[in-house]
Amino acid sequence: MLAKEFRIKFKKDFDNILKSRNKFFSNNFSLRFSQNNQDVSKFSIVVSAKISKKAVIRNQLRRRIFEILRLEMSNIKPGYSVMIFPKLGALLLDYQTLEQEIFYLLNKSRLLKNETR
RNA sequence: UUAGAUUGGUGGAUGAUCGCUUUUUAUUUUUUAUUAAAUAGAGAGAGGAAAGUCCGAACACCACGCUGUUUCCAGCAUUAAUGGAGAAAAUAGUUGCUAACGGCAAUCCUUGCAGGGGUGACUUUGCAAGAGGACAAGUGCAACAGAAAAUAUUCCUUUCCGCUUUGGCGGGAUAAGGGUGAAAUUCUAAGAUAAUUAGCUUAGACGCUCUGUUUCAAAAAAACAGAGAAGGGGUAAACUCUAUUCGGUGCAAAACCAAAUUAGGUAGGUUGCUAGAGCUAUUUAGUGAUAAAUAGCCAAGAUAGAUGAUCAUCUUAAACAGAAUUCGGCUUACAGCCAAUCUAACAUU
RNA sequence: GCCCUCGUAGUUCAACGGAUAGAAUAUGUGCUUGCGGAGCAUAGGAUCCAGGUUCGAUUCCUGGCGAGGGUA
Repeated sequence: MLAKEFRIKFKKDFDNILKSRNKFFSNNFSLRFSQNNQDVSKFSIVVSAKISKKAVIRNQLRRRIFEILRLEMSNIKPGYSVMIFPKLGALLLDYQTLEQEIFYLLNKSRLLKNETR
């Protein structure tokens, strides 16, 4: 789990992200972000009830993604607010492939400091 | 011993690396302020159902002059004040427990299953289930079949009289038997009748209502006795009647502080927010639910939402599954293990 | 979090508590046509699940499951 300062807190921030046009997609995720004028990047993960009706499964998926982001934190550019939406297929993935997809998405949206093309 | 059913309990462990929320200690920096921040250490961190949101309460606010009972009509006017009527909804054997409940306990009754007794109707014991007031106040409903399904009344059989072309026809009597259906008018005796006989008359039994006595922890039921009324099929998860209960909104309630921007009280923040109808143990009272006393204990509190991720080992990704104001229930989901009871099979004595 | 509504053929809808659950459309087969379409005939196909009340339940009651909507 990420610490409080790296999580998006206010409704205003969510609205800003949803208004912005920065959208990127992979097979099992979609990602949206906008710039904020702060020193750190902030994250939020939204798991819809459509993905699973059970709260345990949704929580597990959310925690795994947060864990991946935490380990990548030093490599991410500061000053952005990012939302990640898993799709239905993300339930079937194991931890390794989740990690690869998240890394691919961040790279594609140019949020990483060391870009690899 | 094995298998199954029911009830109760439990609801992965250990280690490594990296984290999150919260409480607290130390050090450093900082502030008008023990204010705020950083680093390090220590402690705590989902459930038996946290779920469904099906009931009940606590608590908060809103509406209401007061009492009765937070509906209505009258009543009362702060040393005050009781009569009548009743919409919608909910509940329903009886007694008790509880803050309260549609929950729980005990018990009665009914139904089902099993064993014993009996030719049999039935009776008795055990277990299980039951939304279990009233159809003897009124109204409605009952396909098909059947004569007839409720102000109705002979299809067949039986029997008497008349007629007869001996095939039957007409008019009575008859509820003993048959047949239909899920269901067919409570039972008995006497009279009326040529005779037998549901309807008519009289008397009684069963059942109903009320009263008394016995039994019982208590009440109901039951048994016995007395009185009364009426004429008695089913159905109220049909209308309805009887008795009882009942204001509305839900912690995103609500209170406080408070930018941009004077106000309003918006953004945002703090409180509400975890010491409680609390948990554990013992004793006492009670058939029991439960209550009382004594002793000990403090056990998540997040806020777009912490309680985790990866790896290894054990015995297998352990089953169902994630607190959101808080409790009491109900319902639904649930692998493995442990205990008790019951059932079946096998083995031994 | 709280509140409300609805589940019937593949689809859109019917059906007083009475039993063969109906209609349109779609699907299959046949007829028609040189072939196809249209048309005609015919066949199969459903009450979300589990209990209960009742002689009898799509209908009444209870509990699940699923779908949709509202509100802050």
